[in-house]
Amino acid sequence: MTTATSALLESMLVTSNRLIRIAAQATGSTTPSAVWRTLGILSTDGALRVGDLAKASRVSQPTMTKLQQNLVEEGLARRIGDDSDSRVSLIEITAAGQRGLEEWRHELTAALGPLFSDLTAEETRTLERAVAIVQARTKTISSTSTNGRKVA
Amino acid sequence: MTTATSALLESMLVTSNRLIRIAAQATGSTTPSAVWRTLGILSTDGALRVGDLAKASRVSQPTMTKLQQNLVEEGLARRIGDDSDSRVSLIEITAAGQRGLEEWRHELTAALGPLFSDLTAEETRTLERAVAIVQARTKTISSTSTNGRKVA
DNA sequence: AAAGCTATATTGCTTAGCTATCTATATCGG
DNA sequence: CCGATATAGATAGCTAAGCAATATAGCTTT
Repeated sequence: MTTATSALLESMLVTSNRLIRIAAQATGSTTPSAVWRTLGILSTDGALRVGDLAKASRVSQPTMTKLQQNLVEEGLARRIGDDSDSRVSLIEITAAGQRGLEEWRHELTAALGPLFSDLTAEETRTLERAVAIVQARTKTISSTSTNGRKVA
Repeated sequence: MTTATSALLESMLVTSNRLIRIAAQATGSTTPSAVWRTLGILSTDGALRVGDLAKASRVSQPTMTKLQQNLVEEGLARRIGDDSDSRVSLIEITAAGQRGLEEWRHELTAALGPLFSDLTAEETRTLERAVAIVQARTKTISSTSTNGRKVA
């Protein structure tokens, strides 16, 4: 590993940190951001069991259990039993969750947008590719899919 | 703001989040990461007053007060009085702080390096430019520089 | 049907940050 | 020169986001 790569990694972390903090503050949102991240996954991937959701979000299972409880409490997600294994619950986004997610995306865009409104097409491409590069290297495999359902 | 930019912002946040979490776990480091971020600033910018350090690091002043106390306790930084204003203390990195910072950078590289060891030169450039783009948009201006000193 | 495995839940801790507020010191207007 | 106001930093107390260790409930296998 070159010193350059090393420095790059460090600046990526520092910059990531700032971005997150700015976003957190800018969207005066009371609901925690982990909620939206999780809803985003549910919205894209459909119903998932707690364990798989944890893997997809790259957090520990206990963290996801907690998160998912919050989601259900606030009506943003719903639990569905799994006929083939009653230890399991699939988590599914609700209509309210979808709406909330979209609202949050708007807020986020409104908050961070101004900082990035002057991006050239070329800069946008660069950022998109950078995200893809990092994503590829932080991906998780996961999936233990099941299908049986029953409302719990 | 286009929908594409909006989606980009969101994926940047999610990806940033993952990167940070992976890094935090990978370096089994007991000392909190905010410490190293702050030391990095001190190392680059020299002695700063608490308020300016907070701005440079984009955290609130109380957060920096706390952080700086930890640094001093652990001997990684030292406080220096300011002759021209006795409410002020300048914070300066110590030799031990420098050493610690360098060690941490090694750990970090060792931890995250494997994930990024296969970067092509072109990908490296892309990441570097992406970081620069984001940095430029999250920069703080700050500075209320002073010079009077006396060891406190 | 006992033994062990697996999915989720619970507990209790840590880090990292925030706002609101307090104290001490500067500074400025009369 | 003194009182009022402003500023720098410190303190208190809260929330979010995460973790590891462990408990429990339900499957599976011999």
